[in-house]
Amino acid sequence: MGVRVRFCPSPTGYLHVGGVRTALYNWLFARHHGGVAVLRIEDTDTSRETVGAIEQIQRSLDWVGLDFDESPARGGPHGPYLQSERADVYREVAESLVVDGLAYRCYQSPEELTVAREAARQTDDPAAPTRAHRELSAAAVAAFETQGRQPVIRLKTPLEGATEVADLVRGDVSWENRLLGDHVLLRADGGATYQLANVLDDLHHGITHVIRGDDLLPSTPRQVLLAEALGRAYPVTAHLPQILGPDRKRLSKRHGAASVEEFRDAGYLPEAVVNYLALVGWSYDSTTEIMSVDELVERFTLDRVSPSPGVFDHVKLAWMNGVHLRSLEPGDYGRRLTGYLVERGSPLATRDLGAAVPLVQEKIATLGEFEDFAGFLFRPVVYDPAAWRALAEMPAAASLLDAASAALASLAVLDTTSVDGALRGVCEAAGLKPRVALLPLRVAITGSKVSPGLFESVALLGREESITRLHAARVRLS
RNA sequence: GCCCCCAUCGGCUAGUGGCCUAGGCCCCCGCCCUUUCAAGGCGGUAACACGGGUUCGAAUCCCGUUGGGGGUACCA
Repeated sequence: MGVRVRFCPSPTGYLHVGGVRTALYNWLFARHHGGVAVLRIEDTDTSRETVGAIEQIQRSLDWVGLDFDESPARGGPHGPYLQSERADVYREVAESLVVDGLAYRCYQSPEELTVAREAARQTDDPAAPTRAHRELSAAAVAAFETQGRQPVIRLKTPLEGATEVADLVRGDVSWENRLLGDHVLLRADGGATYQLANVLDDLHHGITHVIRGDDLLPSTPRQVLLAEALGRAYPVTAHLPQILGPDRKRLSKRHGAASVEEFRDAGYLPEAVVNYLALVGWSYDSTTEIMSVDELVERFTLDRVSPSPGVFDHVKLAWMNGVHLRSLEPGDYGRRLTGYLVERGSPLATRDLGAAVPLVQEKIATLGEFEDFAGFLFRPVVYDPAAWRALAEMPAAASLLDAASAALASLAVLDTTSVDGALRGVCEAAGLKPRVALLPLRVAITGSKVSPGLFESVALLGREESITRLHAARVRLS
């Protein structure tokens, strides 16, 4: 059978970059091997569920282009892909494990358990409290039942030996079984825990490789043992290193882990996000960094995944986004830009941006910078305070503005080349270097000290509008 | 407390015993180009956590220490 992997988020909120990275590695692995990628929603804990989370996760995945072959939305031959629809199966399996003597009912109240745990903490058998009801007499069971206690079902974890896992990223890892404790499979309310549902679904979905964050590494032996109790083999695992925040703490929603949608909204390209994320925890060789999705699919292998955690670097992502943006063919760039502005509800969305593309493509790192950077081409100038101050403080500003107006007015043909010549002439006549003399003109035309090329901008704005702006600045000056 | 994982420049990483006077990219700092800013080009600062082994030889293997992270739930 071919490779089958799954990405199984719980619907507790948006998908942050760490989640996307996990989804990406699963997807790349599946595509690389011509296998199948499954999206499964782990919603066994309804109390933690967030409204709309499933849709939001799907939307994020769609945006980055990770098309899972089987999912709640698409269906598939191994459905359902929503754990809430398999509740009966989980319960039946748990019951049958009890019948087979591999699991048992435990009547301890959460409070009793907490107290016992605290007491056992310092002993050499801290897991003992979980086994308190492992060998209950019939009389004791009857007594608890009479009290109306609702039992949970726990797995009988072996008391001796060790459970070993040959992880594709970590190598061999092993745990002493006696320290594992008897974990809960079925809650008192009859609902399955993650430990039960996750394993049953992986088996049900025919998963061959479990690729997930290494925060789940400690739960692996329990899952292996459960699979064994069911007479099945647990899939091969690959535990990915954590993505850390700038504080070197695990990236979590609690301390501002970015949702992928934030990157979309800020004007990042999905292929840049994918490219960057692929490189946090994986590398192709010592020099290759910029890669298309197809190249990633072709090159991705788990043996090149690093075991050590990495810090998410927004600055490098922005740089990489700029690289991808610059490599776009101008027509495509224009379409993406328009698409982005439409999405954002920008008033510029309806304008013809085509001519502005060459002026901005080399400059901005995210589409989100477009309005600030090139907005002056499409609407009245807004002077940046600092820029205006620089203009105002320049003694020659007034005469330069006048000279520039005159020079543009006298041009037979107004294009980038002729504007270049005319304005350089103005600088020369004033006896100033272009970099100095062009400043007030730039501020008058663009409103900023930072802008696309001045000559190109003037050519694009046209003679009338350019002269109007020069005049306006001149008037405002006096 | 106990269990597990991790450990190369500020960040992402290459490196699987000799090719390493440790390479690439981002950031930072110079210089060049130049109509500002970017982009681009050139150059630079900067790392094998520490201590023991193993070996002719260790960033690479082993042990310990330290540091960081995760787990220890009727969350996932």
